[in-house]
Amino acid sequence: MKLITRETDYAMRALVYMARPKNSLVSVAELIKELKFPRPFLRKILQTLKRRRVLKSHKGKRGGFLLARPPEKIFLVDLIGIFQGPIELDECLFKKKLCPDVNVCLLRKKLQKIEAEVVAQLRSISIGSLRDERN
Amino acid sequence: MKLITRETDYAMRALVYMARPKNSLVSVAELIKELKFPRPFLRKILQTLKRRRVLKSHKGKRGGFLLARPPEKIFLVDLIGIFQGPIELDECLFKKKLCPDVNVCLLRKKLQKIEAEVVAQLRSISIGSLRDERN
DNA sequence: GACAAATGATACTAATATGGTATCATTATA
DNA sequence: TATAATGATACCATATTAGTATCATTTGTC
Ligand code: FES
Ligand code: FES
Repeated sequence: MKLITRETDYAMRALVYMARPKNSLVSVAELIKELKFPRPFLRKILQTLKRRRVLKSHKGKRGGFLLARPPEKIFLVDLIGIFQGPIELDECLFKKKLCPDVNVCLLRKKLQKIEAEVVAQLRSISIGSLRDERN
Repeated sequence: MKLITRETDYAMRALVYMARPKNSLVSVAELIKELKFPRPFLRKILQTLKRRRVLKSHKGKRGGFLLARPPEKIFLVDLIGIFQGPIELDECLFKKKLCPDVNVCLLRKKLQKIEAEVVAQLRSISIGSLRDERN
């Protein structure tokens, strides 16, 4: 079972790389040179991040991407939300069918608790913190 | 993102249904009558549980399945292990490639912590506890 | 002993999610 | 105006999940 997919992971690492004091434009060419990700896949990922306002972009020659906000304010949980959908560990697989009572269901309550903890932990991980502790 | 798949969920509910004081044989016919799961799918699931020693079975006419141990000793985390493989939220997606140093990686440490918490919570959920709090 | 009702074993199929490519349009700069 | 970049979008490949189908084996009942 995976908590983060490859897409999320690529996104995260690209963002860590881009989290420079200067916050200048970084092109896909530069990123893949450094990170060795498949180019078109990374392109798609960055375009998604742009659409979701995590990155800004500049088109045309000498264009590229840059962070839309400080790396301390970009959290892993945001990236998971973008690439894997919202975390809903407690979602009931039975919905309308045989589900006894969603509000009373013990299993659901337990899973909700787990989810809350996971999200809290994930919120403590920012691109900034990951960059700072890179070795 | 799902913590438990449908297979795990079906297994869990079937086990809760079977967790009766008497622990007598229950046939697939009875289970699907009560739980409305797809018959061949449930059959496969129960056979897996048998193989993994969560259930015992009795073949032939009037046969069926019964719990191999008390419901208080069957945990959700066991079922996840059987149907979804071991929980490895912290698995590195880069392995040999660009992975800097598995032992130092901050992300990995954080994910390990999350995983430990999730597993601990999951261990507190047994078939017995789920049955007792059913409404 | 024959039949029926159950599980055992196993192979196959369908649907969905994930990982990744390919192509062409648009824009900015030199 | 050529070039180097992103924008948009459609497509393809692989893995996982969900489910079916079939036949063999066992066992209780008449
Ligand atoms: S069965 Fe639906 S919330 Fe528990
Ligand atoms: S990159 Fe491999 S453990 Fe962090």
